[in-house]
Parts: sequence; C-alpha cells; structure tokens
Amino acid sequence: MGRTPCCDKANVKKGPWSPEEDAKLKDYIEKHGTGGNWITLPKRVGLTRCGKSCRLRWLNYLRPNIKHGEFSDSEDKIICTLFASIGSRWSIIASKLQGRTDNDVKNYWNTKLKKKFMFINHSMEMKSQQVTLLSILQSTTSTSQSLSFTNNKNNSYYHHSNGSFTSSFSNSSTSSSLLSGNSSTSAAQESFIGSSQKCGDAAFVEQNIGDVSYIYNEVEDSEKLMFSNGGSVNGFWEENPLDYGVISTTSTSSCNNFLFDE
DNA sequence: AAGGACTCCAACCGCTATTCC
DNA sequence: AGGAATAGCGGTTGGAGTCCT
Repeated sequence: MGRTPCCDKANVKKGPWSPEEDAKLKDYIEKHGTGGNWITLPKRVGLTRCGKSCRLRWLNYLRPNIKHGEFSDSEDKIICTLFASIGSRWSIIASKLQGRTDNDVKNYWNTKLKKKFMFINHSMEMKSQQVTLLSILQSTTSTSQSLSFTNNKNNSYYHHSNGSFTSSFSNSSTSSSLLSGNSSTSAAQESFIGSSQKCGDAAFVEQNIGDVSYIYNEVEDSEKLMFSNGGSVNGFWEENPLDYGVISTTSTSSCNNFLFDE
C-alpha cells in the first residue's frame, strides 16, 4: 500500500527556482490566490513543480512581508527562550517573529544559535553545584561575579563565587516573585516601559509569550531576561563568552531551561 | 593560487494532522 | 466511520559561497 505521491515525481522539476518561475507563481497567487489547493496549483500556474514545492517557495520566499537578513538580539532572545520552553516547534516560534518563517528560524537555530545553546549546556554540566532557588532569580551587569546584595531587609541572598546562587524570599504577596537587585540600577529604572513591578530597589518589565511569562530588567544597554514560573525552581547563574546565562527549572514548571542575556 | 574544510540556507523528504467525501 | 487527499511541520540534504592552510 502506502500513500499515493502528491505529484508525478518523474516529470517534476526540482532544484533552485528561476526568477521566471518565481514571477509566474507570485503573479498567479497575487491575482487568483492559491485556490485552496496547492497540489493542483502548479498546473494552473503553468509550472512543472510539485505543489509542495510551490507552497514552500511561496511561504518561505515569495509572499509579502517576508523579512530576510540578520536576526536581531531581541529575535535571538525570543528564539532561545521559546526553544528552551517548547523545543523545536519552529512554526510556533516563527509566528512570534514578525516576517520570519519556520524554515528561516530553523536554519538560523541550526547554524548559529544551537552552538550557543550547546556551549551553555556543556558549561552547565561542568557545574556540580546546583542550589535551590525559591521564587527569585538574581543577575547583575557586573562581570566580576560579585553578586551579593540585599534587596529587602526580610530576605537574604547568598551568592557563590562559581556563579551559582541561593536566594530566599519570604514575601508571599506575589506568585511570580522574581527580582533583581543592584544598587547601581536606580537611574535606569526610571526608563522601564510596559507593566513593571517594584520590590525593594528592583523593577521589572513583564512580557508574555504564549503561556510563558518573561521578566526583564533593563539596565543601561544590557537587558536581562529572566523567567518566572511562580514556583520553586533550581537555578544556575553563570557567565560565558556568548553573553547568555541559563536558568534551569526542575519543579513546578514544565519548562526546562531559560536563557537570559547578561 | 589551489583545494580542502566549513558555513549557510534553499529546497526536498517523509511523517503526522486535518479535511473532505 | 473510515479511507483518501491535502496541508503543514520538522529533519535532512545538497550545493554555492567563504574561509583556512
């Protein structure tokens, strides 16, 4: 048995699209639409291509508002954080990026971002010290790893020199308790946009992507992306040459790893 | 200068999900 | 209800361009 092929493979053109083919397909779809049937489209257009090939060419290259070229830092962050939370669901990830296709995002991940991710995971495996973090994750712009701070007189924060940390938080007033403290950030806090939370000296911008909430604190040119799942998590903080840190969660969230830009 | 190694990305392939009859 | 057709998705490949020795 087996499926019937979607087209006559022997008589179908493969390989790179010529400008003429592109023009034909683009012109036809702009005038008539796809007609809801990609399989019969090539015949209607006058192309000897497989319908799937036409669909891919249109979606990935010819349709309007496709963005080509370099990915921005913010796009990087979205891809990394979404990949960490939902995995290789490229179509979903691409839908969060204006003008990007799933193929684009996938290629970008496979050629560039994955390397960053793998580096980070390797670094994490080298770390033997993993500590419990209760509802609070801390980061700092300092590259000295001198992260100790006191954010609230009711709470204590302990930072380990290897980059991991322990924090405790006794204020139960918020379920998404995430904060960052750095005495040098007060000036920058004034420029936060969007909804912000304040706790002690810290302020945050909250953003929701799908079911996942992300909290940013923006300090000067750097932007720290953090994650709040509203429950207990285990976390690492670490430095690496790629400017990303990793937070891994093991308890109440279904998500496993989160990246933040240092 | 040459050619081997590497990178990037468009396109293909095969599978699953969805729709249609 | 169930099988066929189609759409959509993610993994993989091939080749062009670039880098390195």
